[in-house]
Amino acid sequence: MMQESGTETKSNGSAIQNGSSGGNHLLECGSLREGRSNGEAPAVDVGTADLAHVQQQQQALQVARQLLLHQQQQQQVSGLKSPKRNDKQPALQVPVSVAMMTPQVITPQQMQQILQQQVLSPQQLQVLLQQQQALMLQQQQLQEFYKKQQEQLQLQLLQQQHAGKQPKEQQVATQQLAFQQQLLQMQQLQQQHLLSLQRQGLLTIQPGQPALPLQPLTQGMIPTELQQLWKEVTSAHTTEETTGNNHSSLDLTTTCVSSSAPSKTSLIMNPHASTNGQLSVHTPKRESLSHEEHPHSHPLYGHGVCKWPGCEAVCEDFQSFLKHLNSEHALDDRSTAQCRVQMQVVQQLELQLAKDKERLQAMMTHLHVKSTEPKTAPQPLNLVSSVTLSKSASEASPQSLPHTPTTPTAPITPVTQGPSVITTTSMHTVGPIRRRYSDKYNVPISSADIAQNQEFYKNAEVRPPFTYASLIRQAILESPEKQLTLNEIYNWFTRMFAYFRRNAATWKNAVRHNLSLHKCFVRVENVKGAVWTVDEVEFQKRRPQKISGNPSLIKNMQTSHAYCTPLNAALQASMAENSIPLYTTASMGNPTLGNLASAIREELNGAMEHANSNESDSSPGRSPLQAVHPVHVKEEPLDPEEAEGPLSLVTTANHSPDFDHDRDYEDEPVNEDME
DNA sequence: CCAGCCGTAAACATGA
DNA sequence: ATCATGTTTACGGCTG
Repeated sequence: MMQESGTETKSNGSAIQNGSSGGNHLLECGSLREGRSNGEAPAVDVGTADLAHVQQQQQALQVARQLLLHQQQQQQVSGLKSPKRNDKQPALQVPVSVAMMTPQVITPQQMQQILQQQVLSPQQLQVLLQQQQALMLQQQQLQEFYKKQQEQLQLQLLQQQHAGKQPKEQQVATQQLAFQQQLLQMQQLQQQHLLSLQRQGLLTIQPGQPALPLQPLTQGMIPTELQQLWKEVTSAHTTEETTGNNHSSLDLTTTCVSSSAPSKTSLIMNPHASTNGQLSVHTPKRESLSHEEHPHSHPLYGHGVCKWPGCEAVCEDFQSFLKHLNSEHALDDRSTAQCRVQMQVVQQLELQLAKDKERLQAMMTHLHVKSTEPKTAPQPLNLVSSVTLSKSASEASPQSLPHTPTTPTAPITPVTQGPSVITTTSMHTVGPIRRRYSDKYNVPISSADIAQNQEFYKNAEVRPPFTYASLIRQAILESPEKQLTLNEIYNWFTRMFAYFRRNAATWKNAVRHNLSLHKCFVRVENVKGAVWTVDEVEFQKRRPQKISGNPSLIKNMQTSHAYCTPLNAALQASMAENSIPLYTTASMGNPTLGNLASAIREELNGAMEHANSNESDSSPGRSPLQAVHPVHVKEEPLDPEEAEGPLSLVTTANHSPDFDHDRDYEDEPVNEDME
């Protein structure tokens, strides 16, 4: 091609230019680089706690992965890890108890920064997003539960009222105890919820989302009020014990309730209650007397252990727990203080959460609006079916969520398989991963990840961890004709990645640069102008370099060089030999990991092809994968090319239209263009 | 430390 | 003259 000979030409002209441009370059590099300053946050000032938080997530990911690996491989994994990025994780692991008490909060900005830095892999992010959705559900459940609690509370009080004959002292005591427990329960629930939210580091509020129980609960629990509450509770307690004064307990209730009442309240004082301290819950179901017994589940009790912060005393049964609760966590200064602390923590978290929610909402709104902005109508490659992809991805996510909320890696449950397989497959052809952001051996991000996070990349301005070359190739291969004009490539970029909706000059230049630079991109003159195609052979040629560090692997491949041989075995062996544990695991059945395996295999094929560069098997545009493919368990095609013909649908499915105009086609199942 | 890859910037050429 | 498209060179960062 031109490039080959072009290198020597134009040396004189550029020599001069370079003299000056070089100088400029130095200056500008030193000062500011727009692309970076936007995308990759400056020296992130995320607090240690934040980091720890993120790293906890990462750790969970790692742990989950490792669980799936052979021991030997585990060791290799850690050995392979880039010491820079990952080695701090263990040290920063935060014990849950600490995490609970530490108001660690990540602001949306920080989150974005983290995202930009690829501290979290897209996969992890996806999982996080999914978890948020699960949390939504959880919130609703909490709300329900909260209502129930209130009903029960009311019920108890009513019962006491009716049984007004019992000695006042006893009545008051019971009432107070009940109240205490309710309070604790609510508090604990709230806290748990918040913590879980907070641990996610993210919280999305969907437009339609109701304003959740959080508010009523929280707003009634301002530290000062709490203090007051406890004061009164304590005094009531004492008074009651000594004098049996009914009114103190009334005051207590009143205080508690009224403190929360002014703000939004689901709880208010029932006027009639003044005589006996009855609580009235202003909920629709207020009047309904459900006779549900208090379940033996207590927020402070679980798995035979007292969950009072810092306690963890073992209680064999619920009764003993109650005993323990009343004896060890009675109304004393200590408990009060602990409770106060807890409340403050919760309150802080809530405040922060509210803020972050708002920001996040604004961000999302902003992005969405942006996305709807008319873009230069790109020639619809095979966008039609893309819808399918996005849809499936979003549908699948909630389901997978509950399964492994904290283990990003494992999230791959068969459930998600259906749709995501398609998605995954297609994108997964993206190929090389930008090592800069994620070492594939460390944090394997495959196209599968992209596919799964397609929506994410479309809407979040996060730089995709793929090289320009890979992306360009992907764009071209996704097109029906396997060829695109430069402008169409641009459009693909902007369509698929929010990140590329900014700094157009920069990345467009990079695209052009890559097109020209890499032999794998072939310019074909056309009637209308010129289009770009991919020379797959060339593309594969350059890939082996990535695994060049694994000579044994290549060797292994050469040895087993019949592609059709049980590749699984060969792969696994070689992988084991070359510290690529994930692939092995992947090929063993984990769907998601399977995708990774595919990605890897693709790379391996590249390597193989490189090693046996003149092998007859490899015809242009067709990687050895084809041969390999059948051998592999029900794995999706690695390459789009493989998907040609009947499989083209699969490939196509991947293209998701994104945010804009393309949406209209969303319901179209497939793209008939493909043939 | 070195080589290679990658991204970025920029100069320049060419054609519409 | 302007813009889109291509080509080429240079340089810094990262990784193995």
